[in-house]
Amino acid sequence: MEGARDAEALRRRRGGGARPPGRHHRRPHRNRSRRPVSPRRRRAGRLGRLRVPRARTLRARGLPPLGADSNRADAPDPGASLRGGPSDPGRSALRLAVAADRAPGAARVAAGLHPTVDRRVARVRGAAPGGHAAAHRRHAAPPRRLGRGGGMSARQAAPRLRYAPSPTGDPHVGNIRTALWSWLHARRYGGAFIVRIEDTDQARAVAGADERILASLRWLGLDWDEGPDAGGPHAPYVQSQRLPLYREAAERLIAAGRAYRCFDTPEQLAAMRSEQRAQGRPVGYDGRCRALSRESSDARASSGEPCVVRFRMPDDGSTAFRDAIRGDIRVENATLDDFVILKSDGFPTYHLAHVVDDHEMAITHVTRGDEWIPSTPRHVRLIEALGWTPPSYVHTPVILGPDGGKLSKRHGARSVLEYADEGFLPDALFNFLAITGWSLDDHTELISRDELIENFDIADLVPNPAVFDTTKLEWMNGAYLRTVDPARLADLFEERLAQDLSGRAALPLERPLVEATVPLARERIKRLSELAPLVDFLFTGEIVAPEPGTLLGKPYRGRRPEAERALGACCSALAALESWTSEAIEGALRALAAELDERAGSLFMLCRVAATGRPITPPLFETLELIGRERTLARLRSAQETLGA
RNA sequence: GCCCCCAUCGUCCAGGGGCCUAGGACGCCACCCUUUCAAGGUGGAAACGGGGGUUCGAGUCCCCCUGGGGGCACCA
Repeated sequence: MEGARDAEALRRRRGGGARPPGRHHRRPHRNRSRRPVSPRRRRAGRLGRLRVPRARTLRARGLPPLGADSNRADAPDPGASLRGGPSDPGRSALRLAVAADRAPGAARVAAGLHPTVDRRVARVRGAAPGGHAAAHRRHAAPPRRLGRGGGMSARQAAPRLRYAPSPTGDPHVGNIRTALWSWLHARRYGGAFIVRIEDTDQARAVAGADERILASLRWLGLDWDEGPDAGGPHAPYVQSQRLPLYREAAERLIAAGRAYRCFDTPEQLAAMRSEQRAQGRPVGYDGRCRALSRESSDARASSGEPCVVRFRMPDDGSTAFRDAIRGDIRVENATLDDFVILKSDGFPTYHLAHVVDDHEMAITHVTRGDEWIPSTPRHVRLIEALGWTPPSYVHTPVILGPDGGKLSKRHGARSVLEYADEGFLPDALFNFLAITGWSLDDHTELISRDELIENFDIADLVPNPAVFDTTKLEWMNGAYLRTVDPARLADLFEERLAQDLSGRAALPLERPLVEATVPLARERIKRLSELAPLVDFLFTGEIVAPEPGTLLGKPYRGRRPEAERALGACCSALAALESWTSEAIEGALRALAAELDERAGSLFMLCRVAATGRPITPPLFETLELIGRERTLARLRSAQETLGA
């Protein structure tokens, strides 16, 4: 994979080998010799407490997490069937401790607050002969593909993760980051990555959006095993083509008394809400249609009266679920109202549709933005009522704009396709997205896809939201640009230049010239879009003649005649050159500067502006060589005339 | 209003109670290199939000506060 090569090359370039000492990859040795050991410290230490192992450690050993079944007050453990494998959170142990305060007994034990648990921890720790070092995930990483090595828990089936966008526009970077992480996790464990289009909102659907979603995925190099175009065992992968499934589920729930029809009009509901708000009461459906008899409900429905179907939430108790990166989360059922699962147009809501599809498609890890956390208890309850088993939940943190608010157009960057247009490389964006919210260790920034696949686990994501740091992305893109294979880079340059220079340069571009610009330009741009403004004068016939003021610049300000003469001398010297190479040009110009008793830099700048039209360019001599003798002389003479006029 | 989530340099990450005098990266500043601009090199400034606990010892565990974000649709 190209990305792998690039990152490796990058690393070498920065001065490292296999265990590279490059700037971004090695932590400098800290000088510890000066550290005084306080008496206090000496006294302390040695007997650290037994720790509750974290997910990474347990996972690395193929062990199930602690406290798996600990905090369900009144319902079967939602995540039970899918836990015990790689996705399981160690942070849950921490979270359990929180729960321990509210829930008695079991939770307290699971939280590691009970001696028996400490012993269990001790046993777990003792089980690894290597101790700390072996426990470190970098050394104990399970084999990448389950099928081959089997070092991972054999009980764990291959994971199936999905990206389920709704076709309302181009995928946002935050959104695609979740897809990317899901893809990475699936690839790491030899599972499947699935794409499913969630188009149950007819009003918000945007024509062509699904194709752009797939294009975004492709551009980033995220391939899918099953999807709307690829098909698969659970086809179709478009929700609007799966309506009977949802309807059937809704009817089953009605028949079982777990859901009911609701005939309230939107106006009635709005009135109810505003009244609730006015009275300072919790806002939510009050369940007034619960009381409808089955007979009248059926009759009204078959008479064609519009209605929705609502799920009947339990009135009391609480619902808990485990989030793979946050641990266990519990919500009082009283704070959740009876929500709509089937709309009056016959389409399901997200709640019903995703629950049905994720079950039917055997999704093991439900990955989605963390704005879904508050409604996850509804999903758990819905799944339970349907008689199914909940998946693992992974709520990914959001991406914020520089001001800490939602990322929007206002901040410049938004959709994946726009980044492509701006000249970012897919590998760079991929790398950047992958490590905002996750890290390999305390010093690796540049990391290839393959390395990511070998080390990524979705449960290791950080729980906190991240500000999208465009500046760092640009740095990273520049770093990638500087290391991609020159021939490949020439392809990228040619494509981009042809696009940006269309109408200004003859197409196709001269390939040798494009190739020659690669070493000159690659260290000077961060994005492909900066290329044309930097080197357009190499490809266009004419340049805009610089103003005298620009031409003179600082060195020749107020010395217009001298500048004019210098330019003339340059022309003669360059015209006399035997060979038109950067070395010969440099020799001639340096000699001329000495002869004219000018600072070399001053003369160079004069030539630079005269030949290119601008004060910032790639190195002068190489640039003149590429411009060619004829065009160089012509431009120099024209500049000379400008000054003489 | 009710509920949920989050909290280490400006920003992104390290940090599994003593190896923390809190590490890396981007950005910033200085210097070096230098024909401009970059790239590169060296060095520097820069953080545990506050208060209580637990502990011999807390950035790390618990609680409260504060701050930020999100949810409470026939949207996802």
